[in-house]
Amino acid sequence: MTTMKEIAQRTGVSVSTVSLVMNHRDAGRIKPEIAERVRQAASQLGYKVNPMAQSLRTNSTRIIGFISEEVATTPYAGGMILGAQSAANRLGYMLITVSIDGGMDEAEEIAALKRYGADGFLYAKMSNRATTVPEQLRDCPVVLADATDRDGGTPSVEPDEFAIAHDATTYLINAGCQRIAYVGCDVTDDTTNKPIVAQNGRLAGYRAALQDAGRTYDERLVANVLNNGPALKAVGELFEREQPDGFFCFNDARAWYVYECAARRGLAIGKDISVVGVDNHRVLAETLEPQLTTVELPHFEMGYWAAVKLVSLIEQRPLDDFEWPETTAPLPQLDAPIPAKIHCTLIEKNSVARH
Amino acid sequence: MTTMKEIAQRTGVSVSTVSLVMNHRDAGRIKPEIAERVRQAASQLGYKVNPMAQSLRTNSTRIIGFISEEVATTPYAGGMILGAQSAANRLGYMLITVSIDGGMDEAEEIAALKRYGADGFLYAKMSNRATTVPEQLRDCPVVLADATDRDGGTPSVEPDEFAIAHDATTYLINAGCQRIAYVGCDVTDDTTNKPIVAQNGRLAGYRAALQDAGRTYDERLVANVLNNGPALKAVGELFEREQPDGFFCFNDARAWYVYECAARRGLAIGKDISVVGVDNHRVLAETLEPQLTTVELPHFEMGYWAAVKLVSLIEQRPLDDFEWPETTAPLPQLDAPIPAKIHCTLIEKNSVARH
DNA sequence: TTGAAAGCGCTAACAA
DNA sequence: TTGTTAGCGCTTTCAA
Repeated sequence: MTTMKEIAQRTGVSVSTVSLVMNHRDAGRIKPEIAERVRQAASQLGYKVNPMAQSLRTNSTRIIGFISEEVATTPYAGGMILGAQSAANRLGYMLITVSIDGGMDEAEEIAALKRYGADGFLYAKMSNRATTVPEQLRDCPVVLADATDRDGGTPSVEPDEFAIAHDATTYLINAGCQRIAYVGCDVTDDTTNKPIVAQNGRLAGYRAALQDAGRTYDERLVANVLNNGPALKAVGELFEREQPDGFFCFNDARAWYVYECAARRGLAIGKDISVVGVDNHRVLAETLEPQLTTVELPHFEMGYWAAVKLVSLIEQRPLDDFEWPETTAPLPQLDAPIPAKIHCTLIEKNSVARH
Repeated sequence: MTTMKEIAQRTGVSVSTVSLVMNHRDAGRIKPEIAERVRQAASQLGYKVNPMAQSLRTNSTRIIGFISEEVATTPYAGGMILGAQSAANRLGYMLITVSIDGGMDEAEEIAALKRYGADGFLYAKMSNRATTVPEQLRDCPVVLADATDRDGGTPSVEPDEFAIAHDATTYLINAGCQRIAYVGCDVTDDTTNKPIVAQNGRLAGYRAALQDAGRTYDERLVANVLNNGPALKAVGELFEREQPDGFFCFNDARAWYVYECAARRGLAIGKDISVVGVDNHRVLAETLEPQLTTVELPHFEMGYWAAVKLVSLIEQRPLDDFEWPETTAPLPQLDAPIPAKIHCTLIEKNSVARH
């Protein structure tokens, strides 16, 4: 690793001069000709700044800690990490990801991250749950991803659950479905004992879309389920009782129950019934392609934008200083997604700041 | 953040003394009484070493870089990360994970990791592919995870593909199946154009288990497939042509095709036919529970052991210095996995060094 | 048995 | 316009 000292020696200047040049703080302070010589030497020697030394001096590491609770257990959460990593790279930051699934001790992990000098933190959940920011993070820059702050004080980037459901339901309406069911998620918030944010928003979007089309919402067409056997049973009953011809499913695990029930009854997807799912898990979405129509959750984008917001917080620069490129997830695109705009919202102090 | 200086002042000793004590190098050099006072002050002030300063001095960061290509696109790869993180924590290391899926530039990411001073690297793939270690990593400690080194010079931790398949097939034999099919994976190595390592090993294990039970291997019972429509079609043909009553599936995506076909033919899993899958994706395994019998891939363990091996390399200590605890993945355990021992192997210089 | 001092690579205030 | 100097928190000789 080349050091500034070596560049200084080679160029015949002092280390401070090199430092100034390498940090682009030479305008008007260093003779352009010298600056140029320094830059040349640097690139010749392949100089890269030593982040350790730099941060020892400046107390800023350009490290972002990414804390997530369900990455290992929720497939395709990876998209969110990828987005955050991508933005961090672009902005000259390093992303350090820690999972606190299972056995991991959250406090311990956060402490380690702090010891390594993280400048700020991304705190990510899955399925947009109400979340309390851990005590240790209270005095640091923090942005939530796919989560909603219980106290409303911390900015968050969330999917636009309402729009997702509205789009999906409208798609089924336009496809000519007469009896559209919603297969939702029965998971409740540990604290409030109310349905998780995503379920709330999607149910509302489903309802609104029906009403916007002049239909009446009928709760008998709604089945909120958990997993496996009981879920399969509930969906089966929905089939028998209501004979829906369209299904909007909370995620693709739920979509699978519909598939299973349809297959057992000899009904063909895309012919006898239509199914739209949200690709929380995406494996099924890929496997069932192209029978399953999908609304893609903008995981990549959420990660990306959350990281950008966090950097704006860290560097105390207004958000508008940053480009918000038309990022696209580098994940395999599904064949037949609903051609909807990306629904993703930055929420700050309880108000939507940027779409 | 408390520094050694503060401890020194409070205790009335010098920083060097504190350093010695904090690094457990005080035996016979520092009066035990003084050492004790230092330790007390340290814990009172909640002293934590500053890794930046430490590594600036020592040229060792206790950072491990985890490079993986398909984490974002393969659900439950997270288990491997979790395992590596868990081992790293235990051994006082920090894991920095970078994904090089999609748009990411591998060389760039590795360079960043090196700049941050990573002491060594974990290089992970999915489904045990033949892999060439990137040039930049040649002169660093590296361990492969769920991958096989093409050149055989780099240690790797891999699933015991043969045993996995042997177990699964034997399970089906013991369950009384007469015609056991293998639904394999048709992906080939980019370079050699041969099937990926996992496919090879599993096919061999399937074959051996049949022969061990005194049966003959019949290649008409084997369908190696890719995805979606064509896969479904191929499995459908297998059903019609051979009428198998047992299926060993390369992963749960493949298991799903069997499910779909069975459902369409009115066959019940666990009654008319038996299915065993490997939980590469696991979402399906969880969703289909408990109908699908599963051989769990030891992702967590591979990550854990790979990290341990890497640390032994970094610190140039023999592997036996480290405990190899009976680690268990903190992931939700499947309900009905095949009660098999964990199949996971450390391969070094083309020979199995540790099971 | 302990401490003083130098230095890892970098930044920043101050001097020249 | 440039260089000198001090110091971030730590480790490590070397001297006492």
